[in-house]
Amino acid sequence: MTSSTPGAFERLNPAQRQAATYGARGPAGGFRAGPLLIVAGAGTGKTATLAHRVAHLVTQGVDPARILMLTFTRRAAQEMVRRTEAILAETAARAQGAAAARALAARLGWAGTFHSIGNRILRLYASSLGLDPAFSVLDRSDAADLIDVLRDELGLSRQDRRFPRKDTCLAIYSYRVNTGGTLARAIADLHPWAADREEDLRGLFRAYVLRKQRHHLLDFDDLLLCWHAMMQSEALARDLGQRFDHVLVDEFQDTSRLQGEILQALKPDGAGVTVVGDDAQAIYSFRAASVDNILGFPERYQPRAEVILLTDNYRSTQPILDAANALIAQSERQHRKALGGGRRSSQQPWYVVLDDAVAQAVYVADRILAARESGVALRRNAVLFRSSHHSDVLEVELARRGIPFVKYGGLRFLEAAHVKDLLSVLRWAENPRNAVSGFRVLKLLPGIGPAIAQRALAHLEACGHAVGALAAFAAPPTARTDFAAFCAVLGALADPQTPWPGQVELARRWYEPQLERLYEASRARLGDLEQLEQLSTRYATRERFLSELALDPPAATGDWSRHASKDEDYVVLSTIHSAKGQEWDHVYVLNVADGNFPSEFAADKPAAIDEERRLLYVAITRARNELHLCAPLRYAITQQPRTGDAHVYGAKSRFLTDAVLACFERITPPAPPLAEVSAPGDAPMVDVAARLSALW
DNA sequence: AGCGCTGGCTTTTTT
DNA sequence: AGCCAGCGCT
Repeated sequence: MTSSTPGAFERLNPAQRQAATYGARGPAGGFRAGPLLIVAGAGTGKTATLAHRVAHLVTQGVDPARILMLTFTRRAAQEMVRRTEAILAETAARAQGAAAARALAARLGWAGTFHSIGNRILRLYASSLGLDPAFSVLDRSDAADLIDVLRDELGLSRQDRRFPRKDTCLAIYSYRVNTGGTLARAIADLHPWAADREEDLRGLFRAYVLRKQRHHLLDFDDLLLCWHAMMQSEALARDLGQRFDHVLVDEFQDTSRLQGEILQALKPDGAGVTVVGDDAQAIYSFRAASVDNILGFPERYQPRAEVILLTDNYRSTQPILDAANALIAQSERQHRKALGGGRRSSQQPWYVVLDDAVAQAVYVADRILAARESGVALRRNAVLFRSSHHSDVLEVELARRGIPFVKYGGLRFLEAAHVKDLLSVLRWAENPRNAVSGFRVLKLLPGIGPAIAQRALAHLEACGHAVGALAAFAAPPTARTDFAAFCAVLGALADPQTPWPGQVELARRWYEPQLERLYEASRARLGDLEQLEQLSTRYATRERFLSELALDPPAATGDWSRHASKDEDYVVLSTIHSAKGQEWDHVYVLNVADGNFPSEFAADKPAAIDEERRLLYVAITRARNELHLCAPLRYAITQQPRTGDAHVYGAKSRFLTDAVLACFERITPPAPPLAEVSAPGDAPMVDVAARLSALW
């Protein structure tokens, strides 16, 4: 330890400290560090180490505004900044005073996902790139809608044989772009059955790219692609690279090849580059994540990058780590490393064999309530699952018992039709060329369908996208009044003189009657729109609101309303993907049975099976004190009508070999009494006696 | 021609 | 809860 490394760093173990302080002051006075790879196992204090590293850089004189932090989610970025601030408050404050420390922390502005940082950089350099700085960001469903329109225009949807649906097309497109491979490869990896549609898909994607360019639209991939393209210009790459002295990348195992190349171009010699990750937790190959980025990182530089391993686990009990180690030992291709140093405990994790999904839900709810009795707050419990709908039965059970919960992953607030409707109005006003939004909005008007909407958009384009000209479009007589009213609203929103505060309300006022006409349960949906309006007040401009919302939507249903009352207690329900990087005292993993876990979609692909195993590994290593793997013997099959009750008998998950099961205590809780699992509490009571007497 | 309703079918995971 | 095809109505 140097004398300039103050007290906060004594909490770190030697490996963490080495990682946090790696580098030295150069002759010119700046703090220099060659490329550094930190391989951090689950629960080994990765975030703490990174935060200490950033704090160390700052106390060594690096300007916080010249530190770029790339993380996987914006939440992770905020967490990093928060913890760095806390350490700075301790260290920098001692040397320079509290006010100076706060001023330094406030300059930590460049932290976010590759996509959100890309968004900022592209707007910054728009004029050098031939981009309109007011481009719109298409979120995934917008992009899929555009694909759908083009698929129709090209006549691909009306063919004898079925053409891949819009989401499938977009997935193939995105995978290809992110892997940098051929289209044939992308199709083969994702949807081999569509192999013979390669030429049609190519034509579709060509049209997709042209249309986006014509309308000044960038989808998620474009934020990376354009950034990547920008980095091919030596001058621009140098200019951008010189803005940052240090670049830190979190969750590096889940970055794509495209992202890896951007990083490489940003700092070709690796100066100031720190990446952190764990190949055992790579779970995003479907999104074209490339484990090669982390495995090949050291050799990419001359001399090789420094590698520091963190294996001391501070999160879990050792029996939980034993189970995790036994599981991951089955993987063939990996950096062998075992997690150690866990807290002592004589309690093994549980392997819970249950009759069916209902018994599983009852078990989890029982245990959570029992834990609360003994003082474990609800929010220290998490229930994790492979796919979003696995928690359906549990959600009903929790609601029935009045146990509050928040669910992460799965259907998002922003994907709800009514939220997209309202946002589309604002997006169209922001960028009148945004035909995706315009198309969606126009179809909301009674009497206007796809054909008329298309014509109205063509009219608008012919008028040079002047919003005022839309009113001159000859709408069909049945739609005329509503159309005129809408044009007035759009005109007001698009007028630069109209202040941003109040715009969401204006749009909502117009939209509410449409909502009531179009949706059955408009009550609940109305509440969502009010939340949206509430949220919009936190953003300074419409552009910020729209693009940040697309890039960083609220992660959980109910997330926004909770924001106000942070101390409220609730159980966390989450997909395992969304649980990454987090930890809880008690963790329940649902449906650990073959077919669900591993997913049936991974069936005959060894690489996919490996990834499923890592996914289970991620789930297990979220647990601090208690871990329950739940294995229902019987579960409802997925492909059937909602009311169907067809079941299959699930085989034991292939991951639970004898060696793994030896790390668990197997229990078979008694079946719950029938009364406990009867009708959900919200179901209306049926007064049987009254019915019977009414017959007469 | 084109709007809008109905009913059957389908959903891994996410920036 | 949405997507998509099919169909009746304007």
